[in-house]
Amino acid sequence: MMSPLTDVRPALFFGSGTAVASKLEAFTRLSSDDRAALGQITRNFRFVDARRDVISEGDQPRHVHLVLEGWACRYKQLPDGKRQIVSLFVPGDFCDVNVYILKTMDHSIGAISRLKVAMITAEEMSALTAERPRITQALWWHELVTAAIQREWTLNIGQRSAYERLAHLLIELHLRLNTVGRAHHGRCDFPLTQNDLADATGLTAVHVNRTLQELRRDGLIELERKQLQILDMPRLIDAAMFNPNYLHLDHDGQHLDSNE
Amino acid sequence: MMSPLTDVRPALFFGSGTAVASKLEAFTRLSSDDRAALGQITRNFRFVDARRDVISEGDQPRHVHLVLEGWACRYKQLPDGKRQIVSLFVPGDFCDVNVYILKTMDHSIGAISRLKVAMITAEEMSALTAERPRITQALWWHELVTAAIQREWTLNIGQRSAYERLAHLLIELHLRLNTVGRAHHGRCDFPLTQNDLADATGLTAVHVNRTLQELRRDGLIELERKQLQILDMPRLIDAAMFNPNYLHLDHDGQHLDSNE
DNA sequence: CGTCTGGTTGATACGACTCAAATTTGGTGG
DNA sequence: CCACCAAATTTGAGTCGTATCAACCAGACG
Repeated sequence: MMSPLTDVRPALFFGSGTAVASKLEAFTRLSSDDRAALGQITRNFRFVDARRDVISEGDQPRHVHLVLEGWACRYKQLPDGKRQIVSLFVPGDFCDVNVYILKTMDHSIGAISRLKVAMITAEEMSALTAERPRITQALWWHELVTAAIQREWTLNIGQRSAYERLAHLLIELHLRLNTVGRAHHGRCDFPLTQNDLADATGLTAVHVNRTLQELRRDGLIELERKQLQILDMPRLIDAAMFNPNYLHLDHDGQHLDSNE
Repeated sequence: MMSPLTDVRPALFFGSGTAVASKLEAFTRLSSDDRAALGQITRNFRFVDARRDVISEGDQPRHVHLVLEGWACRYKQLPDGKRQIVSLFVPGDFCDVNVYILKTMDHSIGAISRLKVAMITAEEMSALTAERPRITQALWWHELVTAAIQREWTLNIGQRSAYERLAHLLIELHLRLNTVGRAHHGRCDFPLTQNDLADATGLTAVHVNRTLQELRRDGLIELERKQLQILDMPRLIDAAMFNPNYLHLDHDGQHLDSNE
């Protein structure tokens, strides 16, 4: 199933279903039936223009969304107009398995860049989990990792300086993109504006600007034209006090493999 | 099943199993069988002294923990010694349904006050979910609300001022305690030190101290001897820009009731 | 070519941090 | 019941990181 070519850009080669599969395979091996089932679930999709909401605070959630292409964010807004991006979604990310249990959305999901999202019904989800235990496990893992990322963001905003905070975010995104085959040689798409970065890190856009300049001056990154290049990962990791353990990318699932 | 007395202090009256039931019943009605099942799962417990870890970062998670009495926190520590409390647990809260899927803990759970925690095995959890669909639904709700709280904390730390931030935290905790029958007439136990509050809000203890004094001066709260008294809830809610929607306490589950 | 969005720069202000010490509280043992 | 100690709270003075406000610039787009 693996060719030299897929090793370079598997996502392009297999089409848009692959980001999810890549992501879930960071946890556990999937059979070709599993992968086919993911392909099935992905057939009902739509496009959302950049800067538009996929779903808004107060709406009733009807589907699980799955990002196929592009970036999205979860954000919350305060009555005084302040806005916090509380999470980012890259290809392969689910937005809340099981949301439809809740009556209303307590936050909005917005497209950062033009977005291709699958819309999955509750019925499709329960069919999937009923028939494919491997995927069910992997979805649980996905939810646990999502929660862990949210906690790391709390730590990031609560305790790290602006410099460390931005460094940390850049590394995290690079790593997440890497696991779905969207980053190579320290380089990846990076559609966030400095304004988005500000909203995600709890800083102002002006300060983000100056801090990015510092990161560039220190030879750690390049960032322009929506492309991020990490120049010195070890030093960046050090500067950010980055510990990848919270992403649980160490194939945890394998200790459950013996059961099947 | 309800007597005038239980209306005042149900937790004391029914014993320690009740906090969970109260919490889950904020989402859906439970049958007496459901409640009995929760009682079963609660039989294996232990005590943890204040300021000790229940489980530490790096450990392998073996049980789901359920707080029966006392308060606990989830925290993460940075190599430079900084510490962030990323969540708080009060009676009735589960610490990560399904953690045992992961190989290692990416954070620690520590006791704030002396703690009584139930230890639930993976087998007990799957037996419970297999037999009690109502509880399974309610556990999903619990997980979604936990995630929503984490997002709200991100917003809180990222966008609110020290004054708003503390006000917000006090309201949230009061409300959560209220749903498990641990708050009455604006009053509740509050075992957090100012140091804990600092670690939870991303402020320093000195600044927490001064900010609490402001809240007192403004006639919004009293806080001493580990007791919190909210004096003017409407004004406090206003000051904190508090919107309770993220706690999903509006009995969302009832729109699923018709299925059974 | 004008307009717009996103990025950059400079000057100034302020909220929260730091450091250091004093005071109060709560628990413990004589 | 009081003396003692450690932990928690409070106070003061000085500093710093980040915010604010206001221009200005560059490239993308219609």
